[in-house]
Amino acid sequence: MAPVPLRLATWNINSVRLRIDLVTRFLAEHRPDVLCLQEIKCRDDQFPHKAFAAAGYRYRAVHGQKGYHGVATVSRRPFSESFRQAFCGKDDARHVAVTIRLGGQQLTIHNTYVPAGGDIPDPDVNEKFAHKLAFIEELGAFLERRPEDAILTGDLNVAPLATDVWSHRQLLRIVSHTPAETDRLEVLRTRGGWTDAVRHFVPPEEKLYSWWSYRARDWRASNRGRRLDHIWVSDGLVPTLKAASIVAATRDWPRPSDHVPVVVDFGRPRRS
DNA sequence: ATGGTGGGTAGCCCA
Repeated sequence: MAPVPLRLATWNINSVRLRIDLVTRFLAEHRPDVLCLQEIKCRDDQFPHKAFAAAGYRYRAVHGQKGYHGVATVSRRPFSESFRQAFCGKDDARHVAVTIRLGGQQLTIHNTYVPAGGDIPDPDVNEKFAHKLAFIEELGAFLERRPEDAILTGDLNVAPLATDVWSHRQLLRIVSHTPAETDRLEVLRTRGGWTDAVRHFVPPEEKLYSWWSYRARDWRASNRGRRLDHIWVSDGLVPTLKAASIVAATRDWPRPSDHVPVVVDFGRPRRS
């Protein structure tokens, strides 16, 4: 069978320098065409370019920062344009976009790291939570102004559905699953005309996670996960969706990230 | 109800 035209993966790596061997293993085993990384936690000049080049990922757009945050998109296929967008008047490294060709059309991939939001889910007493809510609103407004086919991916730090957390009832007041966040993300999703590519294949009754805390004795046994990492596609791309998966196996690799990769396969665009 | 474990980095910041 011919390979799909595009395989896209997203992974919050929690330090790309510390975990470069896990990344290259993932690239070798799953061969995504494009990998979007978040929390690279290094400056642009510290990014491990050589390891990606050796793995065949010639094209790289890095938006790094010392110590915190940082995103990078690496690709085996050429991308023509890349830019970084700032949000909320901060110079946090939380976004990088690249434009690639899928079939005959141009496609912009927005790799995004939404603020985690701190512990207290009250914007009046917790500036980090206020920042998170404002960031989601500003991201939505920014994406609405962009007409081309697009993918919104990354660590959105929100588990939107009741089945995106291990206990809906117990997490309603925990940052990442509060109505203030899930409502805003849903507004962004519907106004922007986005489809959740993973939920396109997995029914909403089924529990699905992409993150498990480090603070569990046995992450698999307790299984208190959340689905924080997403791949969303604009309307024009929905007919090209072929498959989606979450690579939970990486959570058992040595010195793992607390997040695992999310992968989506795209087929050839339908003729119109 | 609490604290539990990981990053980056040199003081505690953050997830």
